[in-house]
Amino acid sequence: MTTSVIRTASLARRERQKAETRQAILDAARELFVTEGVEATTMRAIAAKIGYTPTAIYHHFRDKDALIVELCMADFSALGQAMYSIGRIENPIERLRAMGMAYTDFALANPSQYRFMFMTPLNHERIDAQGNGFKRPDEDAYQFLFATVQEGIAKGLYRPELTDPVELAQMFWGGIHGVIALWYTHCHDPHIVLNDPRFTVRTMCDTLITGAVRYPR
Amino acid sequence: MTTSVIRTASLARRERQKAETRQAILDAARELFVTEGVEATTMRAIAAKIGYTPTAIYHHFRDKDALIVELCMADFSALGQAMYSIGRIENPIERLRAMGMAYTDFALANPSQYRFMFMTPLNHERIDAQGNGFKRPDEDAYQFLFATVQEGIAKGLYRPELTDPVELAQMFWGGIHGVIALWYTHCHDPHIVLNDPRFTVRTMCDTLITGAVRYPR
DNA sequence: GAATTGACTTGACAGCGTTAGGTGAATGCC
DNA sequence: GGCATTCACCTAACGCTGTCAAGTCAATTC
Repeated sequence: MTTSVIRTASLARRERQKAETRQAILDAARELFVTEGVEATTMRAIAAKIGYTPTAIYHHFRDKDALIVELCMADFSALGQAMYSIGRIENPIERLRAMGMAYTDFALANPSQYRFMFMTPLNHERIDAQGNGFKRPDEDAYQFLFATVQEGIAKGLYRPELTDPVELAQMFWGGIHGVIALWYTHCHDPHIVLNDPRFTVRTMCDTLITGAVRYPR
Repeated sequence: MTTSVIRTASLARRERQKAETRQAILDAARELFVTEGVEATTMRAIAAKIGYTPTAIYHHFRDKDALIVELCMADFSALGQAMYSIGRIENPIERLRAMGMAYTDFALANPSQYRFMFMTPLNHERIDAQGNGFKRPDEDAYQFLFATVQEGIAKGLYRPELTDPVELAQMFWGGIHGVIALWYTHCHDPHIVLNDPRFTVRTMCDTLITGAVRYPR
């Protein structure tokens, strides 16, 4: 009895310590990824930041990609949360508009994460290669968008020629993503002046909706 | 007289040979960048492909970034050419639509180049850091877009609230770029099904124009 | 015919992600 | 209480990368 209590208690403590180290690695990696960039961050730098040797990280993560993917999955969940947090707006057109702005707020509030999530080539292959289950949290956000578009079609809110929810969803997502992506690639470009992406996304949403709905205004 | 002829002739041959080697490096690098990816291509691989040692490349290019930038600048010129090649369409709205499709054709015909030009973070900083003059050829394509949008505003073709050419240009560019960028990041994603980006860009152009012009239809 | 140029090579450097094998304290078991 | 085991972490190294100082050697110059 007593021994088993001690056993489980000490076992729990050991696992808690291991989890703490694991979390310390994740925290250090996150900060370095944000400040230095993902590619520029070395395993040695992450380890040094928390007072371990580089090889210690390999006891908690298979390789650097696994570390990246773990952080990225958390970001996709956060984006899904941000999407859901706008609540249930009855009109699917207005819900779409709110989703666009919530997506933009997330993208601009988490630059490093957003760039890594949607602007890093081969990123999704990397995630799938790690085989972290079959369901990815970013599907949630996409399904939310898709369902909203589909509902609008079903209710006859869009122009009659716009019948494909895949195309509409890709258009809305792409439109907003493109404005944000251009901002991130060109905001420090002295040759091309860009407006605040928040304003441009607002105009994008308004223009797309005006152009896509059956009865504008 | 004769000596100076010989001198200039041999000097010319030497320079021609050097230029040939330089071009061989560029060709080998281009092919490897396209097939293997920019990051995965090593200086050693480029050198081996043309039968030189890696250090030979450093006699023609300051470093790997300079090699990348040289190829990238050529791609920006090609994009500018593709834009100009659509010719002078009188109606600035229809010219905008044609530019969108020409841009998309270029982006889909040159995947590796496009991804490197507009989807690689820090790419423009890299170009400017190399200090290849002050004028970049990609400004041409942007100026072409900007002028077309500005002309439409001046002619009163857009809705009265759309008065900022910077915002309109960024919206059109971003909208098309976003569809292409999503295609490139997700076309091999088994979880999210996307349509042919050419169709989606067409819908994007139509919807944006319908939503932005003063008198739709 | 000696001196000079310059395209290219040799051999190395520091740093990267990663791994085989070892250490030593905490734990399990008699 | 004492031996065996576990395992989080370390030491030392591997092969790889971009890059460079110094050397080679044929073509050119004077």
